[in-house]
Amino acid sequence: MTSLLAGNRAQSVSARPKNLSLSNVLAYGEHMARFWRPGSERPRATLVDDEEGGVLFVSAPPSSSSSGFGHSSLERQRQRLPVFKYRDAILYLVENHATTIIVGETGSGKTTQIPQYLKEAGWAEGGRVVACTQPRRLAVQSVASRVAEEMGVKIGEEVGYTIRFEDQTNPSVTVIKFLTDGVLIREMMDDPLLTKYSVIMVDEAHERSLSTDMLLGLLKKIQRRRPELRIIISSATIEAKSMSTFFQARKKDLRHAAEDCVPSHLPAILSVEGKGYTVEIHYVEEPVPDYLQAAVHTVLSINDKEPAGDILVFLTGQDDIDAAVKLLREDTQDDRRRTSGLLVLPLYSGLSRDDQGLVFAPTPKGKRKVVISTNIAETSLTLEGVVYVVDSGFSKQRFYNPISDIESLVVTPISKASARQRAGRAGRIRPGKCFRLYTEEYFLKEMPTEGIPEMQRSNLVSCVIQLKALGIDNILGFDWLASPPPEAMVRALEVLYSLGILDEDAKLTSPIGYQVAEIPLDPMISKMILSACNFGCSEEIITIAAVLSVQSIWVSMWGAQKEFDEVKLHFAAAEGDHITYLNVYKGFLNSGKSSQWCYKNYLNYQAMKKVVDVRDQLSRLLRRLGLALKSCEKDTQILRKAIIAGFFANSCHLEEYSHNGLYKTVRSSEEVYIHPSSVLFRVNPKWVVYHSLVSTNKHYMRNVIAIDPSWLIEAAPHFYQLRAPNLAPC
DNA sequence: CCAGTAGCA
Repeated sequence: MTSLLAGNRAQSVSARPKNLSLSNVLAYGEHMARFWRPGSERPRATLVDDEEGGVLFVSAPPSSSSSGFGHSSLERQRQRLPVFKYRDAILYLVENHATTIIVGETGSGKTTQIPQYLKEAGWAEGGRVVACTQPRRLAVQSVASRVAEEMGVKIGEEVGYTIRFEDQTNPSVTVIKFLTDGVLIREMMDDPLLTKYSVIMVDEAHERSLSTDMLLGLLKKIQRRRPELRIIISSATIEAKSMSTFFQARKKDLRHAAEDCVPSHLPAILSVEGKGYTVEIHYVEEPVPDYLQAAVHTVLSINDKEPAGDILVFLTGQDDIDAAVKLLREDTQDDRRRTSGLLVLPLYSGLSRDDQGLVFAPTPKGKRKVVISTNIAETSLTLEGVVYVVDSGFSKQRFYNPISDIESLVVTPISKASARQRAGRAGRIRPGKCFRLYTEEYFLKEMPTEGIPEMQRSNLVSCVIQLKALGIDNILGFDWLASPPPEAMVRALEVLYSLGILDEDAKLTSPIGYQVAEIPLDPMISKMILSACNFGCSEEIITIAAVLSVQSIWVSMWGAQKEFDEVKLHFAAAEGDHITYLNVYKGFLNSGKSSQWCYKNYLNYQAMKKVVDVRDQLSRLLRRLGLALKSCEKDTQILRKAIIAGFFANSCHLEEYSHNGLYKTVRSSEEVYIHPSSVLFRVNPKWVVYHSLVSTNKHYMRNVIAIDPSWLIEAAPHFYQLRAPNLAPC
């Protein structure tokens, strides 16, 4: 057990990426407190041309001593942030370049400070707005309130934010606006050129989320029509180079521009150091056969040998994590002396709010906290107090096979960028250590530098419909930051065509296609809702749509499986999960939206509140689209027909003589099973339609309804015409 | 004989 650590070779490595190499020293004046303003003389910086891409680099100026008297402590804190030294350089680059790429790790202060610098320099004057996008809602809210505090204003006035369900802005006074990148894409539907924004900063671009990639592609298009727009891309990794190449204006466009036109079409790159402490990296000498065992041993070993400090372990999923937690807690009982000081806590998104909260509680005196987490702690949540990180080298990732149209969750080796990010989590309060459960040779020679962008491993129907709604007809020719496989694009077009959302020329149909684009949900759900309006069951269907759009309304279970199943029986409907959800929602309303009631019924209260929110928004949206809200009063056949209108492609029939619940999809004869969480698990009706497939060991259908196969032909004759002979009577 | 990486509109 202890040999594992002894076998680790220690190597001192900074967890943060090195600064970009082409550096010159900025010769700075002493007047750090003064702002550089557009139109004034440029800061005395040395700018260097990169021969490869014509990229400009600005190097790190010597650190300045703040003159700081007369400032509030908040102001002094702002000046101590690493990014402060680069204020003039950033403002200069933004003034002179259409696109500026800022490479900076966590703690550099770029997210909170740069929007303020831009405002101070006048970019928010004359009714213009500085925007800053984030991939996550929580980040939008917390960054916005921090900036409002620093500026001494109330949130929703000069500084505001917009996320779904919450618009905390005031159009006449808001000058700095934080929003999710998804919201900004939605805003383009009303204002395609985003005319009110003078600068748009896209933060966390290295995460390469679906909507960030899409936004960057769209912004590049906008830039051609709005030369005065400035774009800042902020990224934690040196992927900057490919971003820079992407944003470089094409030669054709440059011909008309003067050589030294302002702004330059050559993107600028600036590197800002972070505030993280050095993290010592340890590798194993031999590959480990079982990362779960290795992780547990490493934790015990750290507890034995290393001084106080919390431990963060990265595993892949709930299964792994629960198993590891169990092992460590058992060990606590076996061997009181050694591990009695360990407080072992799981962390993943499926946990209830309360359980997630436990990991943020301060560690009791004399205890050492061990948090066993999924990727959620890599980007979404930050744990203070972590000094040791154990990195399994794996995470679960979603992959999409456009041929079979199936998404699967696969345990996948992480990238070097992720490994570095994970290690960095150990260096937030003081120098830390990271124990990698893979060899150094593997890290250096085999681990991929960057992960595969989400765009290249996803189903693209939502993407395609949004681009269509923005009037981009040539999807295959769209200038993507990373092109998705053409098969995936073709598949998305096919699916949208079969739903009647696109016509033969791949144009949005009227009114269905345009209405679907207006609804901020998966197109199959939107189609289901629109059909429900015709069937006269929209009241019920928007409830179902709302439930399907939250993670899971059931509370994640530990031991009480049997009681849980019994409670669920209360609500269970023979027709399937969707109808069951209606019963749950009704019960929730009858209870007066009580959290106690949720607790008793193994329901996630937060999730139920979100269901109510989403449902409200959908009913407002339907009213705006002039569609009727009607109830079908318990006619579950009509309800299921409306569901089928969106999900007819997901039909399956039970294999004859199947004793283990084997189904085959009608479309492609894939072998699938009903997910154990479904109320139809073990009920196994002859014909079913599922909402989604999750593919782990097997293909599991989640959210299933029982149907009559004749409804399929009725709903989608074009889709089932050729297959009709296969639809045996039931 | 049985289970959900993360996240957004």
